[in-house]
Amino acid sequence: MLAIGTLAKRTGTKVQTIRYYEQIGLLPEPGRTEGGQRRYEYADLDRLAFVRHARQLGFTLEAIRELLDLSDNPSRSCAEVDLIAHRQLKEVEARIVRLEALRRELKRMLRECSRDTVSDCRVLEVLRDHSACLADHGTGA
Amino acid sequence: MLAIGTLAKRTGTKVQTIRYYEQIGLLPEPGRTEGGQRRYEYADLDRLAFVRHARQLGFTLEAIRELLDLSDNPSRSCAEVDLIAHRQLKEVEARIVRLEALRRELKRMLRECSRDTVSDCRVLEVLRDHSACLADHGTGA
DNA sequence: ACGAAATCTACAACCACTGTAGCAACCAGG
DNA sequence: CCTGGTTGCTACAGTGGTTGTAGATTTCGT
Repeated sequence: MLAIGTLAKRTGTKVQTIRYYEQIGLLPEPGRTEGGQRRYEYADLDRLAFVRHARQLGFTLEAIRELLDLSDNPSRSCAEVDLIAHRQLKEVEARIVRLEALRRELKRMLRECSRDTVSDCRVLEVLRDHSACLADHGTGA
Repeated sequence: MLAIGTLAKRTGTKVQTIRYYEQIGLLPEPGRTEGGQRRYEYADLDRLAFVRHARQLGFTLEAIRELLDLSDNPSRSCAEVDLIAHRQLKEVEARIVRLEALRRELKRMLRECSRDTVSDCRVLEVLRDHSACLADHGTGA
């Protein structure tokens, strides 16, 4: 039987975050002490560790919910799990491509910025005039 | 004199976003028609384009506010601008490093997932057991 | 039995928007 | 000049994924 703070420490999660996960139905409602405090089983620790690890891998809570559903129904096809992970990989790769374009552009801006005052600043100039941009960074983050 | 919708179209911004920028003081309050509609100068178009471009490069609105302040005071040192851009570059590079670790881990998971049912699924196994992770992906996004 | 630490609920704030409802204004065609 | 479709207005709520706060209660070690 674990208190919420213990669970938090062992998984590197904030206490409020655990309560939030419970609230949105990602973690089951645990038992309570007579005084009303949550007491967790070790299975809850595993489940939370799963969630945190998936979050670290960039999965959204919605994707994690799907993964947990699949995990709770072990007879279903691995292909569904594979699909979710694959989708996630594509998203990660797309983000990398975009960030690399940003890095190129920022580096170029900085390389060319060697003047003394803001009025000659290449960085601001590039920001003012998109057409001075080499990188084809799209919209969104 | 430009209506808000025109400004939106020319900069690829949602109308609400422009009003939001005004609300948080990133754009100046424009003049109004007798009926109360916003009418913009071309200078506002430039300023908004600057903001949007900087956003595309991943700068936070706070950083953009700083850049705009510097831009409004052309006698100040370019070094300050340089610092902000440099900070941004570091952040982008840190994000890339993390995302590349995630990509490695996701690829590895997918490579090893070739079973039929969820009970044998390598993806879920890796998610359940962090120690099976090769990549040293840290916390946070 | 005492006091410090942890936990409780309920709610607000964060970032950077995006969407909604219900109304008013604007502009082009007839 | 009138009409009606488009655009704009304000005010507010919602998104995702937490994090922080206030004020009360409970638990645990000594």
